[in-house]
Amino acid sequence: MALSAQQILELWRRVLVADLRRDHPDLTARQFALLLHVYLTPPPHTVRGLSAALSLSKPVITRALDRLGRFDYVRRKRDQTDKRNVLIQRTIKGSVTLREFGDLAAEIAAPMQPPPVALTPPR
Amino acid sequence: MALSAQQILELWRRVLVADLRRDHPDLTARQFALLLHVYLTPPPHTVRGLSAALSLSKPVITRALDRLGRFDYVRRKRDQTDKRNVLIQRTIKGSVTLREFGDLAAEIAAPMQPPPVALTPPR
DNA sequence: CCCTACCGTTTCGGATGCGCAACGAACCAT
DNA sequence: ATGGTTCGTTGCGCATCCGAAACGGTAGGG
Repeated sequence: MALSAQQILELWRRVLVADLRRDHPDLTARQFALLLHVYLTPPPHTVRGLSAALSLSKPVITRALDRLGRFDYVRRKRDQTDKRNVLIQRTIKGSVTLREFGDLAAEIAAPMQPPPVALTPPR
Repeated sequence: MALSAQQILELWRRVLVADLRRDHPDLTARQFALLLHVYLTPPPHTVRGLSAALSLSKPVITRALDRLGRFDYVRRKRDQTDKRNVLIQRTIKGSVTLREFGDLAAEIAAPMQPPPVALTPPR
């Protein structure tokens, strides 16, 4: 995946702008990173583990889970083998939402020119 | 740029997670989209124009500019030919910040495998 | 049994964001 | 001049975020 910094910035811009138009809940960068992490890395996921993996404090994780849970993007479940732990589980709605975002981004990436030869066109 | 939805999600995750660790100001998705838009699309940029381009209300643009301006990521300048307008200008610091983000993302994208053949490894 | 360690949550004060509506300043046509 | 239009900003009330510290519940060693 040879992508120049310039290309990625442009891709990022288009995806963000396109995503703004959709009316799903407005997630923080942190919340979105958390959502991606839960769905793209192998379980089990605990608050402590997520806190370490994302370099975020535990309260931040707890609150992000509150919010993601309200939208049914993730679910909490007590670990029955160690009742101190909380296991974060995926949901159908969360999968669908991420899937849509991925498809949107892929559609935007597809028609983009591989190497933008001239960065600064002559004025 | 043939990127699968799966690949982009993974790329997005890694970049977001890596970006969380850096200590720059925590920008909203909207604020970051605005920042990217100002730097990647040709000027001039006005509040009204940005509002239309990003599908955000004018107050949202104004407040985002307040915040971006506080970090010196952008600057406001009255349009002298039509003093109702405000022109949004780029800054050195903003360029550097975006450049760093782009480089970070490019470094993360580089070692990623082009086609992850098996999406769900057998358990 | 305790006592300690660990886990996730909650509380507190303060900062920031939003939508909606109203606002002052600048422009423009008549 | 003057009335209407367009520009960006601000005020209001409410929701949400944050960091730091304290909290209750669970686990595990001695």
